[in-house]
Amino acid sequence: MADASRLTVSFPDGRHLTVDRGTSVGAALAEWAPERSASFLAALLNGRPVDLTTPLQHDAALSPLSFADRAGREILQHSAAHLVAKGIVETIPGARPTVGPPTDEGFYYDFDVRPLTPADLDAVRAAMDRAVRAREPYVRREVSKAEAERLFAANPFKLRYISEVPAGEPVSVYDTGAFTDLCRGPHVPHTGWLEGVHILGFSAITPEGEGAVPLQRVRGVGYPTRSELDDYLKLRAEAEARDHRTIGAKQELFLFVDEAPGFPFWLPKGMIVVRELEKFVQEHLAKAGYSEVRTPLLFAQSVYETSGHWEHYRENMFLSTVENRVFGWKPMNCPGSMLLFRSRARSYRELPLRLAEFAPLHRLEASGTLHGLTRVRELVQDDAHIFVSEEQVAGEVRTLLEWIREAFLTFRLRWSYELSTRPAKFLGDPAEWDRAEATLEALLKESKVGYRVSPGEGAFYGPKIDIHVRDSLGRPWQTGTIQLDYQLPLRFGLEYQGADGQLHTPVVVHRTILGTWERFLGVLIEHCAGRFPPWLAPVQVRILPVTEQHATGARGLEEELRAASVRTELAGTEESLAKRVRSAELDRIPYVAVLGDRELADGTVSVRVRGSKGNRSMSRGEFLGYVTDRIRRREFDP
RNA sequence: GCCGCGGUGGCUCAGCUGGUAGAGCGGCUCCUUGGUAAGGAGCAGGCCGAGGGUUCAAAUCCCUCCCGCGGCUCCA
Repeated sequence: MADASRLTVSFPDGRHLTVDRGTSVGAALAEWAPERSASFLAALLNGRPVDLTTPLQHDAALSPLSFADRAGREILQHSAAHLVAKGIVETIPGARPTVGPPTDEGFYYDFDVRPLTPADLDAVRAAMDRAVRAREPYVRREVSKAEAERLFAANPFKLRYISEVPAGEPVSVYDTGAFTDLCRGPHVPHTGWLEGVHILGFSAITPEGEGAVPLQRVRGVGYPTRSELDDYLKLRAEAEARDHRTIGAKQELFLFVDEAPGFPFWLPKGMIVVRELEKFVQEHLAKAGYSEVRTPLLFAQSVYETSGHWEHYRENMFLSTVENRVFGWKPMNCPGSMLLFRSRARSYRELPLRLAEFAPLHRLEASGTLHGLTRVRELVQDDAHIFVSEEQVAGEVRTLLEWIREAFLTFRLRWSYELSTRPAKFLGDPAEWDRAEATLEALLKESKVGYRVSPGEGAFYGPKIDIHVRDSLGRPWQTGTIQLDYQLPLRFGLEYQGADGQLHTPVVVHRTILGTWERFLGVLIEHCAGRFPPWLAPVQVRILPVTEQHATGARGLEEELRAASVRTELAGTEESLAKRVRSAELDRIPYVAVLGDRELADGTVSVRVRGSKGNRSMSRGEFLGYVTDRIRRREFDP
């Protein structure tokens, strides 16, 4: 018997409830799951996100959203953005809100307003706190377009969004106290949900489009409670403490000076790590059939005209004029490899010809983009160019994807794949691009890895698969890359003689695995907080004689370790043992060997492993075997 | 490159409503020879990013430049 004043609501667990028409979503959910309903901040009504205050008019499927759900989290972030907008509008006369979406980390809101100052933010925070304490409801109103245009007459940005709402659809606005914002919604029920909202900072942004005025972006994060925010802030502070720029300076790995912005100095300890990374890659090259070459650092302009760099990359190149000729510092190794390949007749028997090159590259990166080791102007890639026949492309790329996996697993890094397709500025034939893109995508599918497609982000000469890793603050950085290139071989007129006696044009695969020593190390330092795996550690063992009387015995151990190519340091005895143990830990030394009366008497060492409290006694031979084995196997932990 | 914010001993930072520099860590010296995350004392070290300006007087206020930081844009 259907009762027009009642309707049926179904829930995710399969249960049904009959409620009065007009019952709010929140009330229905509370009836369904009273013990959990306090965590519900919005809901999905027939799959569509809605406010808890939404009245039910028809039979419906309802499922709750809480902060633990991605969609729920985004709703809270978006409500937090509104709260910031409210604070800005209340404290800065004439400020005009534009958009305030959630992001991966939190949210931002862009304003058309005079440049902000830290003092502005203090005032905004105070206004936000007041609103949170007042627990002001988010009240949805649906208004006509005309009404919306009247409400936002002073805000050209909102007027534009209103004009973009399809005809016939209602325009919704949300009132929070005296503040009204144009918004699709939904929102958390009231501002009391936002006690864990925190403004991270502000900056100017340049919106796209000509004549666009710079806007001020306020970024923040939101949590339902203060304590969850505190947990986040604690994690963030720990992440900041892993900043490779700080650790690199403290550990004396690298150095930057004002007179060479973006050009790193490798200090002795950093150089050790770079060389170890290089060895790691070299070992693979030897097994995988590569030859290493070195081509010039500078080429005359004409080479770059041939390669296309002059047209597509010149603004990123350092140029030098010598004897009235313009020379460009190479930003990539490819032109040199092309010239090398072309230098004599080539046979199909030589393919795949794998030429590796670890040469310094120079790129004129815009000053505002430089960032420690992760964005520099002089860099060395673990680069190679692989000349293949068309049929060999897939096999090579497949092998490379396997090697990338193996390499990144060694460092326990988390990485992701991105397929970048034809950009606006490109060389060659679109059909060829499509084919190359399809090849790469098929290989990604085949290797069963997740990947993202970035339309238009390919290199000007071909599509690519990029590998991204994130720094401690979650910012993504591109490291490895696999790029298919059908263009440079044509432009340089490369040919090889096939089995059929005809001349063919090879395809070139440009690829790096770790990317560049600079960026890779920057990310790796943050990943391990400077606690390098033993095989990379600049100092692998530090020997601490208990007193000066044990120094001679300690020197004997030092010699044994050094003879086994273990990087070893012998500490002095000026400081207390406890102090020296502490220093070794702070210096991130993987193994500390303490030698005193006991050890010298029975030929043992007292070994302390980085990151663990206690110490254990080993014979010298055991210790030597243990350390060299961990190093040889490139174990991640000591 | 764009916008904002910064730049003080090797490092981290205080001083910055103008009166001409401080701390901790680190370094050096001396005492202590200590058994697994800081033993004690003393000393040295800065033309306060650079250049102009305002002022009797500038680390402090103003301007320009350089470098850095956070975003934006762009890329390994």
